[in-house]
Amino acid sequence: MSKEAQQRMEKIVSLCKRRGFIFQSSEIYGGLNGFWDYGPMGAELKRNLRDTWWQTMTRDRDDVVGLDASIIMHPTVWTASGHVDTFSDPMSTCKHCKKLVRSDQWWAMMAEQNWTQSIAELIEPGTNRFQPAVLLKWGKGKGKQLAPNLALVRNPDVTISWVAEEIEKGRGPADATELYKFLATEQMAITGLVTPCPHCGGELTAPRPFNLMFRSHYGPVESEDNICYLRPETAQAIFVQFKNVLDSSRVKVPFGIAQIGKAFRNEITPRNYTFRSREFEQMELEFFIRPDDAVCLIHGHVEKWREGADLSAPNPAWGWEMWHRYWVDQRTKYYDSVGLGTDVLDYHWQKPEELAHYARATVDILFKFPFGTEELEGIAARGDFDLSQHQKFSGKQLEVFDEELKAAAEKLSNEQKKEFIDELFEDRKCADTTREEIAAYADKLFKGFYLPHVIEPSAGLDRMALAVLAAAFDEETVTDEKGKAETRTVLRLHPRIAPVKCAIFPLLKNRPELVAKAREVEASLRRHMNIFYDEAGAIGRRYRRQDEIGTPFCVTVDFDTIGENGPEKVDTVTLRHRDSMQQERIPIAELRARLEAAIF
RNA sequence: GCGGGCAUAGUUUAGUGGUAAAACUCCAGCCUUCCAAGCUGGCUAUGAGGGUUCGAUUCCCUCUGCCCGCUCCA
Repeated sequence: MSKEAQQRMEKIVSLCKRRGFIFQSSEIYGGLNGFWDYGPMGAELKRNLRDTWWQTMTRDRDDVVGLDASIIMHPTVWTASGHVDTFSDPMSTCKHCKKLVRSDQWWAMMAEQNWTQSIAELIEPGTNRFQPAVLLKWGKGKGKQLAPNLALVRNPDVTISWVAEEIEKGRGPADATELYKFLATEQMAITGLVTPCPHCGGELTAPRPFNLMFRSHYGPVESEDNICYLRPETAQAIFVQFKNVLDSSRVKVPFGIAQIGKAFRNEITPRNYTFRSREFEQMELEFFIRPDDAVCLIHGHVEKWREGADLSAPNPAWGWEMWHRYWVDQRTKYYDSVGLGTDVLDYHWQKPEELAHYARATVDILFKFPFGTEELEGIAARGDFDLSQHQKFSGKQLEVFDEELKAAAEKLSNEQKKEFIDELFEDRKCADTTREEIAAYADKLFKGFYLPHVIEPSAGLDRMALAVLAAAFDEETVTDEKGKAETRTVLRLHPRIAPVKCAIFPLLKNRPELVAKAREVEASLRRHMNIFYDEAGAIGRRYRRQDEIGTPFCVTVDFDTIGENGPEKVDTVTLRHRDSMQQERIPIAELRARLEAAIF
């Protein structure tokens, strides 16, 4: 992070605390790493963001419904989803270079290292046999650069002699993996062979479990039988309740289920302010679509993505690629509507090797934070992975019945059906699937049944709140009439999401007529939007205070309002705009409509 | 979890082995006819715990938190 970026970040953090956006959790007790609280302004901001997401994703559409599931679910949910396995990776630390190594990736990392490849060249191909003198020479020469902390390098003679001794006694390395462990061990100790650090050859500690899920127990007695987890993502509840929603909501594929809620992860390193927290809020949509094979049966073809394709409205013939692109487009429009335009966003199309095991394609929408360009939302095409896992683990049928599909299939001759199966088999040849499996799957399709595939736009609410704050933060130099320059700090938040929509001031507080009129204006607006009344200090100071919390409008009641300067201006007020600091005079009667037009 | 740096008021910064200083902010009052004006008064700090000492904010240890790097990020 550059120095300027760091200073900018510090100013944002400071403003957030000073003005009541974000506080450290449990601050008076010294704080708690990875947890944050939202103050009065932050609570409003977050609520506004949450509301705009919900409005856009569910209420504005007729094909998405909502869900609000419990945070703690049946523990098997997390076995089915794969979280129990992937969230508890054992890790080792190198005693010499202090780097962390995931145990399950150790061998893969080893294979990529220069020093292991260099040793491999000295071994008789296909065996573990080697000339001790050759390795000795390597340890005293080349190895010094490549693996400085390997036993073979630090103490070549001793290491080689005991390894040779072991081999003589028939207790030598059984395979390549073990060979490297032998070469990393100076003397056989009670603890056994040393596992070398892939980076430097040094000694790795024994693997220690890393539990990335928060664990608890349901019921008052703690035992192995009632372990449960705080959900690490909200998505799984949607899959788990998929059938109930389908049966109770009269929705038909394609349709989506949206959910906003807290999720918990024991992050190894919570960093960058609220960006990576251990407790955070997600806004997720699971949008269920027909598998491409079903689309093909119904429409005779599948519309695939091509550059410049029309994404404005869903088309029944769309395949998953089109739906994926469609949601990327929808989400981009949403971000723009809350003030995050493509100038501050970035996109990362994950490469095949980066994809999670369940994903066919993933796009990350990133925001240019001061501390780096980081992920706000991931939009994954997940296939039917989750539903099929839950179907398998729960033993419950989660397939949907599609009337249109059945009708389309009924029109096919047996010959056409066989052709369809042949084509499927041809397509999946590399996918390790037997012809019987393909035929069974096709048979279900012909009867109108399938597991829907899913497109998952998954956004982080806290990250988004931080992003809009970072994007809105601005300092500008303003010069007063006397020529004195000073810095104006202003949050240029989109009016839709600003915590306070409008502040109401009497020009002076020691004139009861002004105060009374301002209170009247306040009362007329309070029911319709979040407003703030202030009469303390000079008017300019009050404006600047509102600038700092991003209030888009200020209304001032002055002597014109109460008729002191003639009848034509009675009941008009000044409306002051945050970004331009321009003022205009408008009748109180028009105030509400003017504000609402800008805010909603 | 590892390594390095840091910790004094809301913020930014002084300072000391012997009563902790200032500016801005904030609050109250006065004043004030539109952009952080002025005057008066006020609140608020040595991150927590232990040790050395007659006495520790200062020296030592432990913990916590923050920043940077490693690592992780479905």
